[in-house]
Amino acid sequence: MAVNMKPKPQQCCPSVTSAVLDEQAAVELSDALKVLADPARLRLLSLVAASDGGEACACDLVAPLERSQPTVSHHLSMLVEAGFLVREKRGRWAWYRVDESRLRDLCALLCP
Amino acid sequence: MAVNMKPKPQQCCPSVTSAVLDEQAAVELSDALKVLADPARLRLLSLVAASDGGEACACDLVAPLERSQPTVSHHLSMLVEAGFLVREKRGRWAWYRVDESRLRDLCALLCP
DNA sequence: GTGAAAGATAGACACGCGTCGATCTGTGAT
DNA sequence: ATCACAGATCGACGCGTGTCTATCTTTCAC
Repeated sequence: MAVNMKPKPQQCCPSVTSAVLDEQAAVELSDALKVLADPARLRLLSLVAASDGGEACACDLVAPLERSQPTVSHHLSMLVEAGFLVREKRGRWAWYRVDESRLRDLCALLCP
Repeated sequence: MAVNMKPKPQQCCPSVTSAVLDEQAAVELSDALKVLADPARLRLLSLVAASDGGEACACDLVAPLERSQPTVSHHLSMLVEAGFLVREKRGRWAWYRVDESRLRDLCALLCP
Protein backbone atom coordinates (compact mmCIF):
# COMPACT_ATOMS: atom_id res chain seq x y z
CA MET A 1 0.00 0.00 0.00
CA ALA A 2 1.52 3.27 -1.11
CA VAL A 3 -0.22 5.76 1.16
CA ASN A 4 -0.47 8.86 -0.95
CA MET A 5 -3.75 10.74 -0.37
CA LYS A 6 -3.95 14.41 0.49
CA PRO A 7 -6.91 15.90 2.36
CA LYS A 8 -9.86 17.24 0.35
CA PRO A 9 -9.44 20.90 -0.48
CA GLN A 10 -12.26 23.11 0.74
CA GLN A 11 -14.03 24.79 -2.17
CA CYS A 12 -17.48 26.14 -2.88
CA CYS A 13 -17.93 24.66 -6.39
CA PRO A 14 -15.84 21.52 -6.59
CA SER A 15 -14.95 20.12 -9.98
CA VAL A 16 -14.06 16.51 -10.59
CA THR A 17 -10.37 17.28 -10.20
CA SER A 18 -10.66 19.58 -7.21
CA ALA A 19 -12.40 17.36 -4.68
CA VAL A 20 -12.95 13.67 -4.13
CA LEU A 21 -16.43 12.76 -5.26
CA ASP A 22 -18.40 10.47 -2.99
CA GLU A 23 -20.50 7.77 -4.60
CA GLN A 24 -23.69 9.83 -4.54
CA ALA A 25 -22.14 12.90 -6.15
CA ALA A 26 -20.53 10.67 -8.75
CA VAL A 27 -23.85 9.03 -9.58
CA GLU A 28 -25.55 12.40 -10.00
CA LEU A 29 -22.84 13.78 -12.26
CA SER A 30 -22.62 10.59 -14.29
CA ASP A 31 -26.40 10.57 -14.74
CA ALA A 32 -26.19 14.01 -16.34
CA LEU A 33 -23.27 12.95 -18.52
CA LYS A 34 -25.07 9.80 -19.62
CA VAL A 35 -27.77 11.96 -21.14
CA LEU A 36 -25.19 13.82 -23.22
CA ALA A 37 -23.20 10.69 -24.06
CA ASP A 38 -25.26 9.72 -27.07
CA PRO A 39 -24.78 10.87 -30.68
CA ALA A 40 -28.48 11.36 -31.34
CA ARG A 41 -28.92 13.59 -28.29
CA LEU A 42 -25.78 15.61 -28.99
CA ARG A 43 -27.00 16.23 -32.52
CA LEU A 44 -30.42 17.23 -31.24
CA LEU A 45 -28.82 19.76 -28.90
CA SER A 46 -26.75 21.22 -31.71
CA LEU A 47 -29.68 21.26 -34.13
CA VAL A 48 -31.86 23.14 -31.67
CA ALA A 49 -29.07 25.56 -30.77
CA ALA A 50 -28.39 26.28 -34.44
CA SER A 51 -32.03 26.86 -35.33
CA ASP A 52 -33.38 30.27 -36.12
CA GLY A 53 -34.32 32.11 -32.95
CA GLY A 54 -32.59 29.43 -30.89
CA GLU A 55 -35.63 27.20 -31.00
CA ALA A 56 -36.77 24.31 -33.14
CA CYS A 57 -39.96 22.36 -33.75
CA ALA A 58 -39.74 18.63 -33.17
CA CYS A 59 -41.17 18.06 -36.63
CA ASP A 60 -38.01 19.60 -38.11
CA LEU A 61 -35.69 17.38 -36.12
CA VAL A 62 -36.78 13.93 -37.27
CA ALA A 63 -35.40 14.12 -40.81
CA PRO A 64 -31.91 15.52 -40.05
CA LEU A 65 -31.46 13.05 -37.22
CA GLU A 66 -32.22 10.11 -39.52
CA ARG A 67 -34.08 8.25 -36.81
CA SER A 68 -37.72 7.36 -36.38
CA GLN A 69 -40.17 9.83 -34.87
CA PRO A 70 -40.62 7.81 -31.64
CA THR A 71 -36.86 7.63 -31.21
CA VAL A 72 -36.48 11.38 -31.65
CA SER A 73 -39.33 12.01 -29.23
CA HIS A 74 -37.68 9.70 -26.71
CA HIS A 75 -34.35 11.52 -26.89
CA LEU A 76 -35.98 14.94 -26.69
CA SER A 77 -37.81 13.87 -23.54
CA MET A 78 -34.57 12.70 -21.97
CA LEU A 79 -32.91 16.03 -22.75
CA VAL A 80 -35.85 17.92 -21.27
CA GLU A 81 -35.93 15.79 -18.14
CA ALA A 82 -32.21 16.35 -17.64
CA GLY A 83 -32.66 20.10 -18.06
CA PHE A 84 -30.65 20.56 -21.23
CA LEU A 85 -33.69 21.41 -23.33
CA VAL A 86 -36.87 23.32 -22.50
CA ARG A 87 -40.10 22.21 -24.17
CA GLU A 88 -42.98 24.51 -25.05
CA LYS A 89 -46.17 23.12 -26.54
CA ARG A 90 -47.81 25.40 -29.16
CA GLY A 91 -50.93 23.92 -30.64
CA ARG A 92 -49.99 20.66 -32.27
CA TRP A 93 -46.30 21.42 -32.20
CA ALA A 94 -43.61 21.06 -29.56
CA TRP A 95 -40.84 23.68 -29.63
CA TYR A 96 -37.51 23.23 -27.95
CA ARG A 97 -34.67 25.50 -26.93
CA VAL A 98 -31.36 24.87 -25.19
CA ASP A 99 -30.88 25.83 -21.56
CA GLU A 100 -27.33 27.08 -21.87
CA SER A 101 -26.97 27.69 -18.14
CA ARG A 102 -27.52 23.99 -17.56
CA LEU A 103 -24.69 23.20 -19.94
CA ARG A 104 -22.42 25.75 -18.31
CA ASP A 105 -23.14 24.39 -14.84
CA LEU A 106 -22.24 20.92 -15.98
CA CYS A 107 -19.01 22.16 -17.53
CA ALA A 108 -18.11 23.85 -14.27
CA LEU A 109 -18.24 20.44 -12.60
CA LEU A 110 -15.91 18.97 -15.20
CA CYS A 111 -13.34 21.62 -16.03
CA PRO A 112 -10.09 21.77 -14.06
CA MET B 1 -43.22 21.39 -41.38
CA ALA B 2 -42.06 24.58 -39.68
CA VAL B 3 -38.95 25.49 -41.67
CA ASN B 4 -36.75 27.20 -39.15
CA MET B 5 -33.06 26.37 -39.63
CA LYS B 6 -30.32 28.95 -39.93
CA PRO B 7 -27.03 28.22 -41.72
CA LYS B 8 -24.11 26.82 -39.71
CA PRO B 9 -21.95 29.58 -38.29
CA GLN B 10 -18.30 29.37 -39.32
CA GLN B 11 -16.07 28.87 -36.29
CA CYS B 12 -12.65 27.37 -35.65
CA CYS B 13 -13.54 25.44 -32.48
CA PRO B 14 -17.21 24.62 -32.60
CA SER B 15 -19.00 23.68 -29.42
CA VAL B 16 -22.18 21.65 -29.34
CA THR B 17 -24.26 24.81 -29.33
CA SER B 18 -22.29 26.75 -31.91
CA ALA B 19 -22.40 24.41 -34.89
CA VAL B 20 -24.49 21.51 -36.09
CA LEU B 21 -22.68 18.28 -35.36
CA ASP B 22 -22.67 15.70 -38.11
CA GLU B 23 -23.13 12.07 -37.14
CA GLN B 24 -19.41 11.33 -37.07
CA ALA B 25 -18.51 14.29 -34.85
CA ALA B 26 -21.39 13.39 -32.57
CA VAL B 27 -20.17 9.81 -32.26
CA GLU B 28 -16.66 10.94 -31.40
CA LEU B 29 -17.83 13.38 -28.76
CA SER B 30 -20.31 10.94 -27.28
CA ASP B 31 -17.63 8.25 -27.10
CA ALA B 32 -15.53 10.55 -24.93
CA LEU B 33 -18.52 11.44 -22.77
CA LYS B 34 -19.47 7.79 -22.35
CA VAL B 35 -16.13 7.20 -20.67
CA LEU B 36 -16.85 9.93 -18.13
CA ALA B 37 -20.50 8.96 -17.69
CA ASP B 38 -19.88 6.33 -15.04
CA PRO B 39 -19.70 6.86 -11.28
CA ALA B 40 -16.73 4.55 -10.80
CA ARG B 41 -14.66 6.33 -13.43
CA LEU B 42 -15.59 9.80 -12.20
CA ARG B 43 -14.54 8.81 -8.70
CA LEU B 44 -11.27 7.38 -10.02
CA LEU B 45 -10.54 10.66 -11.79
CA SER B 46 -11.23 12.66 -8.64
CA LEU B 47 -9.25 10.25 -6.45
CA VAL B 48 -6.21 10.50 -8.70
CA ALA B 49 -6.48 14.27 -8.98
CA ALA B 50 -6.76 14.63 -5.21
CA SER B 51 -3.79 12.39 -4.48
CA ASP B 52 -0.51 13.75 -3.21
CA GLY B 53 1.63 14.96 -6.09
CA GLY B 54 -1.31 14.57 -8.45
CA GLU B 55 -0.63 10.89 -8.93
CA ALA B 56 -1.95 7.72 -7.39
CA CYS B 57 -1.03 4.05 -7.33
CA ALA B 58 -3.71 1.63 -8.51
CA CYS B 59 -3.32 -0.31 -5.30
CA ASP B 60 -4.62 2.70 -3.38
CA LEU B 61 -7.72 3.04 -5.54
CA VAL B 62 -9.37 -0.33 -5.07
CA ALA B 63 -10.46 0.15 -1.47
CA PRO B 64 -11.98 3.66 -1.75
CA LEU B 65 -13.83 2.69 -4.92
CA GLU B 66 -15.45 -0.31 -3.21
CA ARG B 67 -15.18 -2.44 -6.31
CA SER B 68 -13.09 -5.49 -7.13
CA GLN B 69 -9.52 -5.16 -8.35
CA PRO B 70 -10.32 -6.33 -11.91
CA THR B 71 -13.18 -3.84 -12.11
CA VAL B 72 -10.92 -0.98 -11.01
CA SER B 73 -8.26 -2.09 -13.47
CA HIS B 74 -10.85 -2.17 -16.24
CA HIS B 75 -12.05 1.37 -15.53
CA LEU B 76 -8.51 2.72 -15.26
CA SER B 77 -7.70 1.24 -18.66
CA MET B 78 -10.74 2.90 -20.19
CA LEU B 79 -9.72 6.26 -18.74
CA VAL B 80 -6.18 5.83 -20.07
CA GLU B 81 -7.36 4.81 -23.52
CA ALA B 82 -9.65 7.84 -23.66
CA GLY B 83 -6.77 10.11 -22.64
CA PHE B 84 -8.13 11.28 -19.31
CA LEU B 85 -5.48 9.43 -17.31
CA VAL B 86 -1.82 8.72 -18.02
CA ARG B 87 -0.36 5.44 -16.78
CA GLU B 88 3.24 4.92 -15.72
CA LYS B 89 4.47 1.51 -14.70
CA ARG B 90 7.05 1.56 -11.87
CA GLY B 91 8.19 -1.88 -10.88
CA ARG B 92 5.17 -3.81 -9.75
CA TRP B 93 3.02 -0.72 -9.44
CA ALA B 94 1.01 1.31 -11.89
CA TRP B 95 0.81 5.05 -11.21
CA TYR B 96 -1.81 7.31 -12.72
CA ARG B 97 -2.23 11.05 -13.15
CA VAL B 98 -4.93 13.17 -14.73
CA ASP B 99 -4.36 14.79 -18.12
CA GLU B 100 -6.09 18.06 -17.38
CA SER B 101 -5.68 19.37 -20.91
CA ARG B 102 -7.78 16.47 -22.14
CA LEU B 103 -10.53 17.46 -19.74
CA ARG B 104 -10.30 21.10 -20.76
CA ASP B 105 -10.48 20.24 -24.45
CA LEU B 106 -13.59 18.20 -23.86
CA CYS B 107 -15.18 21.04 -21.91
CA ALA B 108 -14.45 23.41 -24.77
CA LEU B 109 -16.58 21.19 -26.98
CA LEU B 110 -19.45 21.32 -24.52
CA CYS B 111 -19.55 24.81 -23.07
CA PRO B 112 -21.65 27.50 -24.76
C1' DG C 1 14.81 -20.72 -7.90
C1' DT C 2 10.58 -19.94 -5.01
C1' DG C 3 6.98 -17.52 -3.37
C1' DA C 4 4.23 -13.47 -2.86
C1' DA C 5 2.15 -9.44 -4.41
C1' DA C 6 0.34 -6.02 -8.17
C1' DG C 7 -2.14 -5.80 -11.91
C1' DA C 8 -3.95 -7.31 -16.45
C1' DT C 9 -6.85 -10.51 -18.97
C1' DA C 10 -10.64 -13.87 -19.90
C1' DG C 11 -15.18 -15.55 -19.54
C1' DA C 12 -19.80 -15.21 -17.77
C1' DC C 13 -23.85 -12.95 -16.32
C1' DA C 14 -27.43 -9.47 -15.59
C1' DC C 15 -29.09 -5.23 -16.62
C1' DG C 16 -29.61 -0.96 -19.27
C1' DC C 17 -30.38 1.36 -23.37
C1' DG C 18 -31.12 2.73 -28.34
C1' DT C 19 -33.99 1.53 -31.75
C1' DC C 20 -38.13 0.26 -34.10
C1' DG C 21 -43.27 -0.58 -35.48
C1' DA C 22 -47.74 -0.08 -33.69
C1' DT C 23 -50.85 2.49 -31.24
C1' DC C 24 -52.84 6.14 -28.39
C1' DT C 25 -53.76 11.26 -27.46
C1' DG C 26 -54.48 15.59 -28.59
C1' DT C 27 -55.29 19.65 -31.78
C1' DG C 28 -56.71 22.13 -35.69
C1' DA C 29 -58.89 22.37 -40.47
C1' DT C 30 -62.86 21.48 -43.18
C1' DA D 1 -68.53 15.48 -36.67
C1' DT D 2 -64.76 13.95 -39.25
C1' DC D 3 -60.27 13.65 -40.69
C1' DA D 4 -55.37 14.39 -40.78
C1' DC D 5 -51.38 15.35 -38.55
C1' DA D 6 -47.87 16.16 -34.44
C1' DG D 7 -46.22 13.92 -30.91
C1' DA D 8 -46.18 10.76 -26.89
C1' DT D 9 -46.43 6.05 -25.18
C1' DC D 10 -46.04 0.96 -25.38
C1' DG D 11 -43.87 -3.44 -26.10
C1' DA D 12 -40.24 -5.94 -28.05
C1' DC D 13 -35.65 -6.88 -29.64
C1' DG D 14 -30.56 -6.85 -29.82
C1' DC D 15 -26.43 -5.06 -28.41
C1' DG D 16 -23.34 -2.82 -25.05
C1' DT D 17 -21.49 -2.55 -20.54
C1' DG D 18 -20.47 -2.86 -15.46
C1' DT D 19 -19.57 -6.31 -12.47
C1' DC D 20 -17.75 -10.52 -10.67
C1' DT D 21 -14.58 -14.89 -10.05
C1' DA D 22 -10.80 -17.24 -11.80
C1' DT D 23 -6.52 -17.14 -13.92
C1' DC D 24 -2.35 -15.43 -16.15
C1' DT D 25 1.82 -12.27 -16.25
C1' DT D 26 5.24 -9.63 -14.32
C1' DT D 27 8.22 -8.06 -10.80
C1' DC D 28 10.56 -8.12 -6.54
C1' DA D 29 12.26 -10.20 -1.97
C1' DC D 30 14.42 -13.96 0.11
